[in-house]
Amino acid sequence: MSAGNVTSNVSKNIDLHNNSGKNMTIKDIARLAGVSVSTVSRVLNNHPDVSEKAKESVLAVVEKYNYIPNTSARELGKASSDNIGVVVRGMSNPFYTQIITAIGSKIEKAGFTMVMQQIGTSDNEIMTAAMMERDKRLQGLILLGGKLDYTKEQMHCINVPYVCCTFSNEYGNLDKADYSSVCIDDNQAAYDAVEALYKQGHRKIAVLLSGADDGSVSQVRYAGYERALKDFGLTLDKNLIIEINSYNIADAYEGTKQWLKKDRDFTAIFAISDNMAMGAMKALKEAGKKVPEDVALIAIDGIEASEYMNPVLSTLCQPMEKMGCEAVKLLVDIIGGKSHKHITLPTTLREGETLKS
Amino acid sequence: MSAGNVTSNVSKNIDLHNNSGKNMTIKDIARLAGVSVSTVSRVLNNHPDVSEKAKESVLAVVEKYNYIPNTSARELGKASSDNIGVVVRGMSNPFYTQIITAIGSKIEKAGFTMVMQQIGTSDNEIMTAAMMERDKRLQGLILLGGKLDYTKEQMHCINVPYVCCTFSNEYGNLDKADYSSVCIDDNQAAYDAVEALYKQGHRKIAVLLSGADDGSVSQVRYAGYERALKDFGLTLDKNLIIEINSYNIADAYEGTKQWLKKDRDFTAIFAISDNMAMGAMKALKEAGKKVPEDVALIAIDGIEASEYMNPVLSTLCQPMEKMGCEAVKLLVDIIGGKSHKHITLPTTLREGETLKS
DNA sequence: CTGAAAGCGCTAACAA
DNA sequence: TTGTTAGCGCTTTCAG
Repeated sequence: MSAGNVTSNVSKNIDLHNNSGKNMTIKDIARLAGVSVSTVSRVLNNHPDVSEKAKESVLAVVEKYNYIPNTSARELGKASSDNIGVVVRGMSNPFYTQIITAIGSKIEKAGFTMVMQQIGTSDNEIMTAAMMERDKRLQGLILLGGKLDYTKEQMHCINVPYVCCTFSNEYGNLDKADYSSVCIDDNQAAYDAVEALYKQGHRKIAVLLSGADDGSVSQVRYAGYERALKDFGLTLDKNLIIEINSYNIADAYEGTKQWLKKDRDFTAIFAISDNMAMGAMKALKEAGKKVPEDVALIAIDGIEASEYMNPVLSTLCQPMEKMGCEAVKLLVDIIGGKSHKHITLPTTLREGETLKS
Repeated sequence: MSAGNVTSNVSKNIDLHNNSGKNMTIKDIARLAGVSVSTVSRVLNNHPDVSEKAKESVLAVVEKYNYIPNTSARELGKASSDNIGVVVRGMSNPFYTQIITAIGSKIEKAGFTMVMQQIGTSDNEIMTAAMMERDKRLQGLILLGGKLDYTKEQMHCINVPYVCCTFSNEYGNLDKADYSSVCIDDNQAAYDAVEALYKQGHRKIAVLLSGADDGSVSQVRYAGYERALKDFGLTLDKNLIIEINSYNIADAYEGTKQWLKKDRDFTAIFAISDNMAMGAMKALKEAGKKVPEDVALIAIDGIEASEYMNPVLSTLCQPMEKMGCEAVKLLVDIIGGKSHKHITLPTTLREGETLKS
């Protein structure tokens, strides 16, 4: 039997069994619409050279059978794409939400398509990025919240330009000319935080951090803390370091709670992140310490939640939206042929209510 | 020239240009390892029938050239998969984080692979799910935080079994036998919340919600609020409804703030979600209302953040981990041939500090 | 144990 | 404007 003749039969037949089993392919649509697969492909991709008639009949069949093309096959068949990959470290980290929104709309505006992948804190973002690059034929990559110690060897599997957003490569050996970055000066932000406390008269300033030398942003901010102490003529007291080996609010709470039991002599805490400060606040409250009357508190980040704490957290805010926009702009420029760049954005102090009593 | 003979030349050649351009394919690896593509495929997929020798040489080349297979092609080539799709509505909704973790490990344990996709609040989860089904050749789907009004027509494009997690189909027309669900009894939870307030002596109970008839969980919980009022002989007062048309903390704050200006007569607020309660608390604080002395507050959800508020939020906690596990169990059973089921899980009251004064 | 070859579903020349 | 056809990179029979 010739394909053409049985079309209506097939049509009826399939109609009855519509969606009853496996998914339709572009071939099915072509057959049912009485055109070739390339024509179907053309209308699906909005190519200009298609007759109204063909377009209509294809669309009708697509509609009727609820056809949805297979993206894998699509991506495979295409020689290139306009995809920009975004890999985000830390599922549901509130800090990234605003940045992602900014990145998304900016990518759209630039005429690219964003394909984002969120990964767990312990997953490997480089591998994820490398896979995305291949699967999605990326033109470029934005890494959100990665590590500070990438090595050239590690990044070898990435062959498209990438920009690090919210972090840089202080502890790695990457060549500045091989990647871009947008971030705040974390060391300086920590310095500013300590300075704010110092100006309020505090001399015994504890620090709540993840690790003092864990190669993460915690280490950079801790370095800023140290530098500030030195500048202000304060001596570093190991007893005033609260190290919790994570960025969790629960761990910050527990860690601070345990530390408070040691009854150290202090009047203020600098937490390296808003989230951790929130954990600390609860511990302080339970220990009967009033914030800011008994203990002043300041952090870095400026996430939305910390604005809803009672008292409102004093913190150095990162310019999240701006960061996202700059990251995209940078990447698009690089894709367009310009060279890599490194941007440092300023933070702004949110006064809040945990600083001054 | 025969391929075999030039291998070492090619190897050297490519070595020099390693990663200098496009990505390697399985063919390149095969050539460099001196085996066929099928052998490479076998070692990459841990098939048993490969000689140690072949395995080693392939792995060596893979290692050396940092080869990463193309997932799209892989998925395409495979006739089936052991993938279970999870589509999550609402990026970085803290409420889902714990559930996702539970789902992930449970899927792993069941011998399946989780492939997750997060979408924005305004995106279409059905379409996302349908595309995943095709691209990833899913065996089943878990929908996290979807809408309550799916229709049969909409779900037509999904041909694998799916389970709705944290919500059900109260406002749609789905056949109970065609899908599964795991959720709490939202109506009852709202009822319980109001009852808790009532038992504390409150008679003028305001409700903070997204919409009273928006077809979302807000509506269900509002219905529970109404039912409770009726049961307790309280009259519904439209003036005590704070409607904000979103689930945002910022909108809840702003909405409550505006509402408070009207100076309504009330002694308690039932917020339909923890997040919204957090916004309300700030508004109350700024209006000089003490919680719980002046105004009692209770919500539903039990997210981590609300435990760190000051005062700690009183709320009806959803059994997040349990929900995730049950969802997977259900789905795996269905994939295994069993029929669809609908599970309702109980909530537990977190006393907190905003209920009793 | 290994290789050749036929797809998977789609895109993109190339002809017609 | 259309259809034919050769890939995209991988998996998987089926022989050997």
